[in-house]
Amino acid sequence: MNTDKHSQGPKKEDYLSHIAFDSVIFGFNGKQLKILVLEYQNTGLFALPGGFVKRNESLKDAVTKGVMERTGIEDLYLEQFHTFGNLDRFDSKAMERILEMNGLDIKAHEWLLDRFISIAYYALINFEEVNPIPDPLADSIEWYSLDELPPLMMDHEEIVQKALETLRENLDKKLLGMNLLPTKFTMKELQNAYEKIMGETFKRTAFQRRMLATKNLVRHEKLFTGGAHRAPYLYSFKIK
Amino acid sequence: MNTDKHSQGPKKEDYLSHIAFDSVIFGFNGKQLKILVLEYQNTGLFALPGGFVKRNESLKDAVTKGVMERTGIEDLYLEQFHTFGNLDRFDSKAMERILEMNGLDIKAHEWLLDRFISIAYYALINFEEVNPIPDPLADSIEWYSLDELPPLMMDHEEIVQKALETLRENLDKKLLGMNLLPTKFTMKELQNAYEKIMGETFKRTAFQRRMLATKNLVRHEKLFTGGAHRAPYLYSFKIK
DNA sequence: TATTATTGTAACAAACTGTTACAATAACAA
DNA sequence: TTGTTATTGTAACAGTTTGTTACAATAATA
Repeated sequence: MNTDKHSQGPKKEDYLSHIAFDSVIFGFNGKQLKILVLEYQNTGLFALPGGFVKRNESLKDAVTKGVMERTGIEDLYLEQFHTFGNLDRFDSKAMERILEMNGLDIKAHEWLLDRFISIAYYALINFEEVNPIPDPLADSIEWYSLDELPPLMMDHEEIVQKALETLRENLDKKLLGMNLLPTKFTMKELQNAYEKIMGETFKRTAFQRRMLATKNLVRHEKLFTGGAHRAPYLYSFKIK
Repeated sequence: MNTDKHSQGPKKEDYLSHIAFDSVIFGFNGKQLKILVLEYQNTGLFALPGGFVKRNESLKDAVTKGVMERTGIEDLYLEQFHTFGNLDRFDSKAMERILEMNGLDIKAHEWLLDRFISIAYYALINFEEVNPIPDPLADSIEWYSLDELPPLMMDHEEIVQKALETLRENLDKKLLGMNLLPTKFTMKELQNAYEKIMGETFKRTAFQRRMLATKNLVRHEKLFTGGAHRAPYLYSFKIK
Protein backbone atom coordinates (compact mmCIF):
# COMPACT_ATOMS: atom_id res chain seq x y z
CA MET A 1 0.00 0.00 0.00
CA ASN A 2 1.32 3.37 -0.99
CA THR A 3 1.66 5.65 2.01
CA ASP A 4 3.39 8.43 0.12
CA LYS A 5 1.85 11.77 0.96
CA HIS A 6 0.64 12.09 -2.62
CA SER A 7 -1.29 8.90 -2.68
CA GLN A 8 -4.20 9.88 -0.50
CA GLY A 9 -5.84 13.05 0.66
CA PRO A 10 -8.36 13.58 3.44
CA LYS A 11 -11.10 10.97 3.42
CA LYS A 12 -14.69 12.08 3.14
CA GLU A 13 -15.97 9.80 5.85
CA ASP A 14 -13.59 11.19 8.49
CA TYR A 15 -14.67 14.81 8.16
CA LEU A 16 -17.70 17.04 8.50
CA SER A 17 -18.73 17.98 4.99
CA HIS A 18 -19.00 21.61 3.90
CA ILE A 19 -16.97 22.82 6.88
CA ALA A 20 -13.43 24.15 6.70
CA PHE A 21 -11.24 26.44 8.76
CA ASP A 22 -8.61 28.95 7.73
CA SER A 23 -5.94 30.48 9.90
CA VAL A 24 -4.17 33.80 9.73
CA ILE A 25 -0.96 33.17 11.64
CA PHE A 26 0.62 36.48 12.62
CA GLY A 27 4.30 36.42 13.45
CA PHE A 28 6.44 39.15 14.95
CA ASN A 29 10.11 39.25 15.87
CA GLY A 30 10.42 42.62 17.55
CA LYS A 31 10.63 44.42 14.22
CA GLN A 32 8.41 43.02 11.48
CA LEU A 33 4.85 41.73 11.30
CA LYS A 34 4.28 38.85 8.89
CA ILE A 35 1.80 36.08 8.17
CA LEU A 36 2.23 32.50 7.02
CA VAL A 37 1.18 31.71 3.46
CA LEU A 38 1.53 28.40 1.69
CA GLU A 39 1.94 27.67 -2.00
CA TYR A 40 0.35 24.60 -3.51
CA GLN A 41 2.54 22.22 -5.43
CA ASN A 42 3.15 23.44 -9.02
CA THR A 43 0.00 25.51 -9.23
CA GLY A 44 1.11 29.06 -8.43
CA LEU A 45 -1.79 29.13 -5.98
CA PHE A 46 -1.19 30.80 -2.62
CA ALA A 47 -3.46 30.22 0.35
CA LEU A 48 -3.82 30.54 4.08
CA PRO A 49 -3.13 27.42 6.13
CA GLY A 50 -6.41 25.65 6.73
CA GLY A 51 -8.09 22.31 7.12
CA PHE A 52 -11.20 20.38 7.92
CA VAL A 53 -12.96 19.27 11.07
CA LYS A 54 -13.06 15.60 11.97
CA ARG A 55 -16.41 14.16 12.89
CA ASN A 56 -15.23 13.37 16.39
CA GLU A 57 -13.26 16.47 17.29
CA SER A 58 -14.36 19.94 18.31
CA LEU A 59 -13.88 22.88 15.98
CA LYS A 60 -11.38 24.44 18.37
CA ASP A 61 -9.36 21.23 18.60
CA ALA A 62 -9.29 20.90 14.83
CA VAL A 63 -7.91 24.40 14.42
CA THR A 64 -5.43 24.04 17.28
CA LYS A 65 -4.13 20.83 15.77
CA GLY A 66 -4.01 22.34 12.28
CA VAL A 67 -2.02 25.38 13.34
CA MET A 68 0.25 23.21 15.47
CA GLU A 69 1.06 21.06 12.45
CA ARG A 70 2.19 24.14 10.50
CA THR A 71 4.12 25.83 13.28
CA GLY A 72 5.11 23.17 15.79
CA ILE A 73 3.69 25.36 18.56
CA GLU A 74 1.26 23.67 20.91
CA ASP A 75 0.35 26.46 23.24
CA LEU A 76 -0.59 29.46 21.14
CA TYR A 77 -2.97 32.32 21.20
CA LEU A 78 -5.87 31.46 18.88
CA GLU A 79 -8.92 33.57 18.33
CA GLN A 80 -11.94 32.89 16.18
CA PHE A 81 -12.91 36.09 14.38
CA HIS A 82 -15.36 35.37 11.57
CA THR A 83 -17.11 32.67 9.54
CA PHE A 84 -17.15 33.11 5.80
CA GLY A 85 -20.17 31.70 3.98
CA ASN A 86 -20.58 33.45 0.65
CA LEU A 87 -21.67 31.45 -2.36
CA ASP A 88 -18.73 32.59 -4.46
CA ARG A 89 -16.13 31.63 -1.90
CA PHE A 90 -15.25 28.25 -3.32
CA ASP A 91 -13.31 27.77 -6.49
CA SER A 92 -13.66 24.13 -7.54
CA LYS A 93 -11.33 24.64 -10.51
CA ALA A 94 -8.50 25.66 -8.19
CA MET A 95 -9.17 22.76 -5.86
CA GLU A 96 -9.25 20.37 -8.79
CA ARG A 97 -5.88 21.68 -9.92
CA ILE A 98 -4.39 21.22 -6.47
CA LEU A 99 -5.62 17.62 -6.30
CA GLU A 100 -4.36 16.91 -9.78
CA MET A 101 -0.90 18.35 -9.15
CA ASN A 102 -0.65 16.22 -6.05
CA GLY A 103 -1.53 13.08 -7.99
CA LEU A 104 -4.77 12.62 -6.07
CA ASP A 105 -7.78 10.96 -7.63
CA ILE A 106 -10.41 13.62 -8.25
CA LYS A 107 -13.34 11.21 -8.09
CA ALA A 108 -12.23 9.97 -4.68
CA HIS A 109 -11.96 13.54 -3.38
CA GLU A 110 -14.99 15.02 -5.04
CA TRP A 111 -16.33 16.20 -1.68
CA LEU A 112 -13.47 18.71 -1.61
CA LEU A 113 -14.84 20.37 -4.73
CA ASP A 114 -18.16 21.10 -3.09
CA ARG A 115 -19.11 24.30 -1.33
CA PHE A 116 -17.45 25.04 2.03
CA ILE A 117 -18.18 27.43 4.82
CA SER A 118 -14.99 28.42 6.57
CA ILE A 119 -14.48 29.44 10.17
CA ALA A 120 -11.46 31.72 10.39
CA TYR A 121 -9.07 32.07 13.32
CA TYR A 122 -6.00 34.15 13.87
CA ALA A 123 -2.94 33.12 15.85
CA LEU A 124 -0.12 35.19 17.31
CA ILE A 125 3.42 33.90 17.58
CA ASN A 126 7.02 35.03 17.68
CA PHE A 127 8.20 33.91 14.26
CA GLU A 128 11.79 33.45 15.25
CA GLU A 129 10.78 30.50 17.43
CA VAL A 130 9.12 28.72 14.52
CA ASN A 131 10.09 26.48 11.65
CA PRO A 132 6.99 26.38 9.49
CA ILE A 133 6.07 23.02 8.03
CA PRO A 134 4.17 22.86 4.71
CA ASP A 135 0.75 21.31 4.24
CA PRO A 136 0.78 17.78 2.79
CA LEU A 137 -0.59 19.28 -0.43
CA ALA A 138 1.63 22.36 -0.45
CA ASP A 139 5.27 22.50 -1.28
CA SER A 140 6.19 25.66 0.53
CA ILE A 141 5.14 27.75 3.45
CA GLU A 142 6.67 31.18 3.94
CA TRP A 143 6.42 34.30 6.05
CA TYR A 144 5.15 37.31 4.09
CA SER A 145 4.90 40.93 5.15
CA LEU A 146 1.35 42.20 4.89
CA ASP A 147 2.36 44.71 2.25
CA GLU A 148 4.12 42.10 0.13
CA LEU A 149 1.53 39.33 0.06
CA PRO A 150 1.24 37.29 -3.12
CA PRO A 151 -2.27 37.16 -4.63
CA LEU A 152 -4.21 34.71 -2.47
CA MET A 153 -6.80 32.28 -3.78
CA MET A 154 -10.54 32.51 -3.20
CA ASP A 155 -11.51 35.01 -0.52
CA HIS A 156 -8.31 34.63 1.49
CA GLU A 157 -7.30 38.26 1.05
CA GLU A 158 -10.61 39.31 2.56
CA ILE A 159 -9.96 36.91 5.43
CA VAL A 160 -6.57 38.50 6.10
CA GLN A 161 -8.12 41.98 6.10
CA LYS A 162 -10.80 40.97 8.56
CA ALA A 163 -8.20 39.29 10.78
CA LEU A 164 -6.15 42.46 10.87
CA GLU A 165 -9.20 44.57 11.70
CA THR A 166 -10.13 42.26 14.55
CA LEU A 167 -6.58 42.12 15.87
CA ARG A 168 -6.49 45.93 15.90
CA GLU A 169 -9.76 46.14 17.80
CA ASN A 170 -8.56 43.58 20.33
CA LEU A 171 -5.00 44.72 20.76
CA ASP A 172 -5.39 46.60 24.01
CA LYS A 173 -7.55 43.91 25.56
CA LYS A 174 -5.65 40.88 24.39
CA LEU A 175 -2.01 41.61 23.64
CA LEU A 176 -1.28 40.46 27.16
CA GLY A 177 0.13 37.00 27.58
CA MET A 178 0.25 36.36 23.89
CA ASN A 179 3.29 35.01 22.11
CA LEU A 180 4.00 37.71 19.56
CA LEU A 181 7.00 38.84 21.60
CA PRO A 182 9.65 36.88 23.46
CA THR A 183 8.86 36.31 27.14
CA LYS A 184 10.95 39.32 28.09
CA PHE A 185 11.01 42.36 25.85
CA THR A 186 11.89 46.02 25.91
CA MET A 187 9.43 48.88 25.77
CA LYS A 188 10.71 49.67 22.28
CA GLU A 189 9.90 46.17 21.06
CA LEU A 190 6.43 46.41 22.53
CA GLN A 191 5.95 49.76 20.85
CA ASN A 192 7.16 48.31 17.54
CA ALA A 193 4.60 45.52 17.81
CA TYR A 194 1.83 48.03 18.45
CA GLU A 195 2.94 50.26 15.61
CA LYS A 196 3.28 47.46 13.07
CA ILE A 197 -0.11 46.02 13.99
CA MET A 198 -1.96 49.32 14.18
CA GLY A 199 -0.22 50.79 11.18
CA GLU A 200 0.49 54.07 13.00
CA THR A 201 3.23 55.52 15.16
CA PHE A 202 3.02 56.54 18.80
CA LYS A 203 4.93 59.06 20.90
CA ARG A 204 7.48 57.21 22.97
CA THR A 205 6.73 58.86 26.31
CA ALA A 206 2.97 58.68 26.07
CA PHE A 207 3.13 55.07 24.91
CA GLN A 208 5.42 54.12 27.80
CA ARG A 209 3.17 55.79 30.34
CA ARG A 210 0.03 54.20 28.88
CA MET A 211 1.55 50.71 28.97
CA LEU A 212 2.83 51.09 32.51
CA ALA A 213 -0.55 52.45 33.61
CA THR A 214 -2.25 49.21 32.57
CA LYS A 215 -0.45 47.45 35.44
CA ASN A 216 -0.06 44.41 33.24
CA LEU A 217 3.71 44.59 32.91
CA VAL A 218 6.38 43.30 35.25
CA ARG A 219 9.75 45.04 35.13
CA HIS A 220 12.86 42.88 35.15
CA GLU A 221 16.61 43.48 34.85
CA LYS A 222 18.12 45.82 32.29
CA LEU A 223 19.19 44.68 28.85
CA PHE A 224 22.78 45.57 27.99
CA THR A 225 23.12 45.43 24.23
CA GLY A 226 26.51 47.06 23.95
CA GLY A 227 25.02 50.27 22.59
CA ALA A 228 26.55 53.53 23.80
CA HIS A 229 23.48 54.68 25.70
CA ARG A 230 21.34 54.02 28.73
CA ALA A 231 20.15 50.39 28.83
CA PRO A 232 16.40 49.72 28.66
CA TYR A 233 14.55 47.61 31.19
CA LEU A 234 13.09 44.27 30.15
CA TYR A 235 9.41 43.62 30.79
CA SER A 236 7.10 40.64 30.69
CA PHE A 237 3.31 40.36 30.79
CA LYS A 238 1.65 39.56 34.07
CA ILE A 239 -0.14 36.23 33.89
CA LYS A 240 -3.68 36.90 35.04
CA MET B 1 -50.70 15.15 -0.98
CA ASN B 2 -50.58 16.36 2.56
CA THR B 3 -49.25 19.90 2.71
CA ASP B 4 -49.95 20.33 6.41
CA LYS B 5 -46.97 21.89 8.13
CA HIS B 6 -46.55 18.71 10.15
CA SER B 7 -46.16 16.44 7.21
CA GLN B 8 -42.66 17.35 6.12
CA GLY B 9 -39.60 18.95 7.60
CA PRO B 10 -36.50 20.31 5.88
CA LYS B 11 -35.16 17.99 3.20
CA LYS B 12 -31.61 16.78 3.43
CA GLU B 13 -30.80 17.39 -0.21
CA ASP B 14 -31.72 21.10 -0.05
CA TYR B 15 -29.33 21.98 2.76
CA LEU B 16 -25.65 21.97 3.64
CA SER B 17 -25.17 19.18 6.13
CA HIS B 18 -23.66 19.83 9.57
CA ILE B 19 -24.25 23.57 9.32
CA ALA B 20 -26.86 25.49 11.28
CA PHE B 21 -27.37 29.04 12.43
CA ASP B 22 -28.88 30.45 15.58
CA SER B 23 -30.12 33.96 16.17
CA VAL B 24 -30.32 36.04 19.32
CA ILE B 25 -32.97 38.60 18.45
CA PHE B 26 -32.77 41.51 20.87
CA GLY B 27 -35.85 43.67 21.17
CA PHE B 28 -36.28 46.96 22.96
CA ASN B 29 -39.25 49.27 23.32
CA GLY B 30 -37.75 52.25 25.11
CA LYS B 31 -37.97 50.50 28.45
CA GLN B 32 -37.23 46.78 28.41
CA LEU B 33 -34.67 44.57 26.72
CA LYS B 34 -35.89 41.14 25.67
CA ILE B 35 -35.01 38.30 23.33
CA LEU B 36 -37.13 35.97 21.22
CA VAL B 37 -37.36 32.36 22.39
CA LEU B 38 -39.44 29.64 20.83
CA GLU B 39 -40.97 26.57 22.42
CA TYR B 40 -41.18 23.32 20.50
CA GLN B 41 -44.54 21.65 20.17
CA ASN B 42 -45.39 19.60 23.29
CA THR B 43 -41.81 19.06 24.36
CA GLY B 44 -41.14 21.71 26.97
CA LEU B 45 -37.99 22.50 24.99
CA PHE B 46 -37.05 26.13 24.55
CA ALA B 47 -34.60 27.30 21.92
CA LEU B 48 -33.28 30.25 19.99
CA PRO B 49 -34.71 30.76 16.52
CA GLY B 50 -32.42 29.10 14.03
CA GLY B 51 -32.25 27.23 10.79
CA PHE B 52 -30.13 25.70 8.11
CA VAL B 53 -28.30 26.99 5.06
CA LYS B 54 -29.55 26.02 1.62
CA ARG B 55 -26.97 24.72 -0.81
CA ASN B 56 -27.55 27.65 -3.15
CA GLU B 57 -27.80 30.57 -0.75
CA SER B 58 -25.15 32.44 1.18
CA LEU B 59 -24.87 32.11 4.93
CA LYS B 60 -25.88 35.72 5.40
CA ASP B 61 -28.93 35.33 3.17
CA ALA B 62 -30.01 32.22 5.06
CA VAL B 63 -29.85 34.02 8.38
CA THR B 64 -31.52 37.15 7.04
CA LYS B 65 -34.34 35.07 5.63
CA GLY B 66 -34.63 33.03 8.82
CA VAL B 67 -34.87 36.05 11.07
CA MET B 68 -37.28 37.70 8.67
CA GLU B 69 -39.58 34.70 8.85
CA ARG B 70 -39.75 34.99 12.65
CA THR B 71 -40.12 38.76 12.85
CA GLY B 72 -41.50 39.97 9.53
CA ILE B 73 -38.70 42.54 9.40
CA GLU B 74 -36.71 42.64 6.17
CA ASP B 75 -34.22 45.35 6.86
CA LEU B 76 -32.65 44.64 10.21
CA TYR B 77 -29.35 44.98 11.93
CA LEU B 78 -27.68 41.55 11.91
CA GLU B 79 -24.24 40.79 13.22
CA GLN B 80 -22.38 37.52 13.21
CA PHE B 81 -20.61 37.11 16.55
CA HIS B 82 -19.40 33.53 17.00
CA THR B 83 -19.43 30.02 15.61
CA PHE B 84 -20.07 27.22 18.05
CA GLY B 85 -18.43 23.90 17.27
CA ASN B 86 -18.09 21.85 20.44
CA LEU B 87 -18.66 18.11 20.30
CA ASP B 88 -21.27 18.17 23.04
CA ARG B 89 -23.38 20.85 21.43
CA PHE B 90 -25.88 18.60 19.77
CA ASP B 91 -28.53 16.70 21.61
CA SER B 92 -29.97 14.11 19.23
CA LYS B 93 -32.49 12.95 21.82
CA ALA B 94 -34.03 16.41 21.98
CA MET B 95 -34.09 16.70 18.21
CA GLU B 96 -35.70 13.26 17.95
CA ARG B 97 -38.38 14.35 20.38
CA ILE B 98 -39.08 17.51 18.42
CA LEU B 99 -39.46 15.52 15.18
CA GLU B 100 -41.67 12.97 16.85
CA MET B 101 -43.95 15.56 18.43
CA ASN B 102 -44.35 17.17 15.04
CA GLY B 103 -45.33 13.89 13.44
CA LEU B 104 -42.23 13.83 11.28
CA ASP B 105 -40.61 10.62 10.15
CA ILE B 106 -37.33 10.21 12.03
CA LYS B 107 -35.73 8.04 9.36
CA ALA B 108 -36.42 10.67 6.70
CA HIS B 109 -34.90 13.38 8.87
CA GLU B 110 -31.98 11.48 10.27
CA TRP B 111 -29.55 14.10 9.02
CA LEU B 112 -31.01 16.47 11.63
CA LEU B 113 -29.82 14.16 14.41
CA ASP B 114 -26.21 14.42 13.30
CA ARG B 115 -23.64 16.82 14.64
CA PHE B 116 -24.04 20.52 13.72
CA ILE B 117 -21.75 23.48 13.86
CA SER B 118 -23.75 26.64 14.39
CA ILE B 119 -22.94 30.16 13.27
CA ALA B 120 -24.61 32.61 15.63
CA TYR B 121 -25.90 36.08 14.81
CA TYR B 122 -27.62 38.72 16.85
CA ALA B 123 -30.27 41.08 15.58
CA LEU B 124 -31.56 44.35 17.00
CA ILE B 125 -35.14 45.43 16.62
CA ASN B 126 -37.81 47.54 18.25
CA PHE B 127 -40.10 44.84 19.56
CA GLU B 128 -43.25 46.93 19.44
CA GLU B 129 -43.08 46.90 15.66
CA VAL B 130 -43.03 43.12 15.53
CA ASN B 131 -45.48 40.25 15.60
CA PRO B 132 -43.29 37.20 16.06
CA ILE B 133 -44.19 34.15 14.01
CA PRO B 134 -43.35 30.65 15.33
CA ASP B 135 -41.09 28.18 13.60
CA PRO B 136 -42.92 25.47 11.61
CA LEU B 137 -41.84 23.01 14.32
CA ALA B 138 -42.54 25.29 17.26
CA ASP B 139 -45.87 26.21 18.68
CA SER B 140 -44.95 29.44 20.36
CA ILE B 141 -42.48 32.25 20.11
CA GLU B 142 -42.31 34.79 22.91
CA TRP B 143 -40.30 37.74 24.16
CA TYR B 144 -38.41 37.00 27.36
CA SER B 145 -36.43 39.35 29.58
CA LEU B 146 -32.85 38.23 29.94
CA ASP B 147 -33.32 37.68 33.66
CA GLU B 148 -36.43 35.58 33.17
CA LEU B 149 -35.31 33.20 30.43
CA PRO B 150 -36.63 29.65 30.55
CA PRO B 151 -33.93 26.94 30.50
CA LEU B 152 -32.75 26.74 26.91
CA MET B 153 -31.77 23.55 25.13
CA MET B 154 -28.23 22.55 24.15
CA ASP B 155 -25.72 25.40 24.40
CA HIS B 156 -28.24 28.15 23.69
CA GLU B 157 -27.72 29.84 27.05
CA GLU B 158 -24.03 30.13 26.31
CA ILE B 159 -24.93 31.60 22.92
CA VAL B 160 -27.10 34.24 24.57
CA GLN B 161 -24.30 35.15 26.99
CA LYS B 162 -21.79 35.53 24.20
CA ALA B 163 -24.27 37.62 22.18
CA LEU B 164 -24.76 39.96 25.12
CA GLU B 165 -21.01 40.30 25.64
CA THR B 166 -20.48 41.14 21.99
CA LEU B 167 -23.35 43.59 21.92
CA ARG B 168 -21.88 45.36 24.96
CA GLU B 169 -18.46 45.60 23.33
CA ASN B 170 -19.96 46.96 20.13
CA LEU B 171 -22.53 49.29 21.60
CA ASP B 172 -20.62 52.53 21.18
CA LYS B 173 -19.43 51.64 17.71
CA LYS B 174 -22.59 50.16 16.32
CA LEU B 175 -25.70 51.34 18.10
CA LEU B 176 -26.03 53.92 15.35
CA GLY B 177 -28.63 53.27 12.73
CA MET B 178 -29.85 50.18 14.43
CA ASN B 179 -33.49 49.43 14.95
CA LEU B 180 -33.64 48.92 18.69
CA LEU B 181 -35.31 52.29 19.04
CA PRO B 182 -37.96 54.00 16.95
CA THR B 183 -36.59 56.27 14.23
CA LYS B 184 -36.99 59.27 16.51
CA PHE B 185 -36.35 58.90 20.22
CA THR B 186 -35.65 60.96 23.29
CA MET B 187 -32.36 61.11 25.14
CA LYS B 188 -34.01 59.25 28.01
CA GLU B 189 -35.01 56.37 25.75
CA LEU B 190 -31.49 56.18 24.39
CA GLN B 191 -30.11 56.16 27.92
CA ASN B 192 -32.57 53.42 28.89
CA ALA B 193 -31.38 51.30 25.98
CA TYR B 194 -27.76 51.78 27.02
CA GLU B 195 -28.50 50.99 30.65
CA LYS B 196 -30.53 47.88 29.92
CA ILE B 197 -27.91 46.54 27.54
CA MET B 198 -24.88 47.39 29.65
CA GLY B 199 -26.55 46.41 32.90
CA GLU B 200 -25.43 49.61 34.63
CA THR B 201 -26.76 53.11 35.16
CA PHE B 202 -25.32 56.37 33.88
CA LYS B 203 -25.49 59.95 35.10
CA ARG B 204 -27.98 61.81 32.99
CA THR B 205 -25.87 64.87 32.23
CA ALA B 206 -22.66 63.03 31.45
CA PHE B 207 -24.54 60.57 29.25
CA GLN B 208 -26.23 63.36 27.32
CA ARG B 209 -22.95 65.17 26.78
CA ARG B 210 -21.17 62.00 25.68
CA MET B 211 -23.88 61.14 23.16
CA LEU B 212 -24.01 64.64 21.72
CA ALA B 213 -20.20 64.67 21.47
CA THR B 214 -20.27 61.68 19.12
CA LYS B 215 -21.85 63.92 16.47
CA ASN B 216 -23.96 60.96 15.39
CA LEU B 217 -27.31 62.38 16.48
CA VAL B 218 -29.60 64.77 14.67
CA ARG B 219 -31.90 66.87 16.82
CA HIS B 220 -35.52 67.22 15.73
CA GLU B 221 -38.65 68.82 17.16
CA LYS B 222 -39.69 68.50 20.78
CA LEU B 223 -41.93 65.72 22.04
CA PHE B 224 -44.97 66.94 23.97
CA THR B 225 -46.21 64.04 26.03
CA GLY B 226 -48.64 65.95 28.19
CA GLY B 227 -46.36 65.73 31.23
CA ALA B 228 -46.11 68.81 33.45
CA HIS B 229 -42.50 69.55 32.65
CA ARG B 230 -40.12 70.75 29.98
CA ALA B 231 -40.51 68.69 26.81
CA PRO B 232 -37.50 66.67 25.59
CA TYR B 233 -36.09 66.94 22.10
CA LEU B 234 -36.38 64.00 19.74
CA TYR B 235 -33.24 62.69 18.09
CA SER B 236 -32.41 60.28 15.29
CA PHE B 237 -29.16 58.64 14.23
CA LYS B 238 -27.21 60.16 11.40
CA ILE B 239 -27.03 57.77 8.48
CA LYS B 240 -23.36 57.45 7.64
C1' DT C 1 36.39 62.62 31.73
C1' DA C 2 33.92 64.25 27.73
C1' DT C 3 30.88 62.48 23.92
C1' DT C 4 26.92 60.17 21.87
C1' DA C 5 22.64 57.81 21.64
C1' DT C 6 18.87 56.28 24.20
C1' DT C 7 15.88 55.64 28.06
C1' DG C 8 13.05 56.92 32.27
C1' DT C 9 10.42 60.59 34.32
C1' DA C 10 8.79 64.93 35.56
C1' DA C 11 6.27 69.04 34.36
C1' DC C 12 2.95 71.61 32.08
C1' DA C 13 -0.93 72.09 28.96
C1' DA C 14 -4.91 70.44 26.62
C1' DA C 15 -8.73 67.41 26.34
C1' DC C 16 -12.06 64.57 28.47
C1' DT C 17 -15.26 62.97 32.45
C1' DG C 18 -17.82 63.29 36.70
C1' DT C 19 -20.64 66.18 39.56
C1' DT C 20 -23.33 69.92 41.01
C1' DA C 21 -26.08 73.72 40.14
C1' DC C 22 -29.49 76.12 37.94
C1' DA C 23 -32.32 78.17 34.43
C1' DA C 24 -35.93 76.84 30.96
C1' DT C 25 -39.84 74.92 30.14
C1' DA C 26 -44.93 72.10 29.79
C1' DA C 27 -48.98 71.09 31.97
C1' DC C 28 -52.03 72.07 35.54
C1' DA C 29 -54.31 74.30 39.41
C1' DA C 30 -55.56 78.29 42.05
C1' DT D 1 -52.23 85.22 35.22
C1' DT D 2 -49.40 83.27 38.31
C1' DG D 3 -47.58 79.69 41.19
C1' DT D 4 -46.33 74.72 41.45
C1' DT D 5 -44.21 70.45 39.97
C1' DA D 6 -41.44 67.41 37.29
C1' DT D 7 -38.09 67.06 33.96
C1' DT D 8 -34.79 68.68 30.49
C1' DG D 9 -30.76 71.37 28.56
C1' DT D 10 -26.47 73.57 29.76
C1' DA D 11 -22.97 75.82 32.16
C1' DA D 12 -19.42 75.68 35.62
C1' DC D 13 -15.98 73.61 38.29
C1' DA D 14 -13.06 69.82 39.70
C1' DG D 15 -10.64 65.69 38.96
C1' DT D 16 -8.53 62.55 35.62
C1' DT D 17 -6.36 61.24 31.52
C1' DT D 18 -3.57 62.22 27.41
C1' DG D 19 -0.21 64.91 24.50
C1' DT D 20 4.12 67.38 24.42
C1' DT D 21 8.38 69.15 25.83
C1' DA D 22 12.24 69.08 28.62
C1' DC D 23 15.81 67.09 30.93
C1' DA D 24 18.47 64.11 33.89
C1' DA D 25 20.36 59.27 33.96
C1' DT D 26 22.92 56.10 32.02
C1' DA D 27 26.14 52.57 28.79
C1' DA D 28 29.75 52.26 25.74
C1' DT D 29 33.62 54.50 23.66
C1' DA D 30 37.19 57.87 22.56
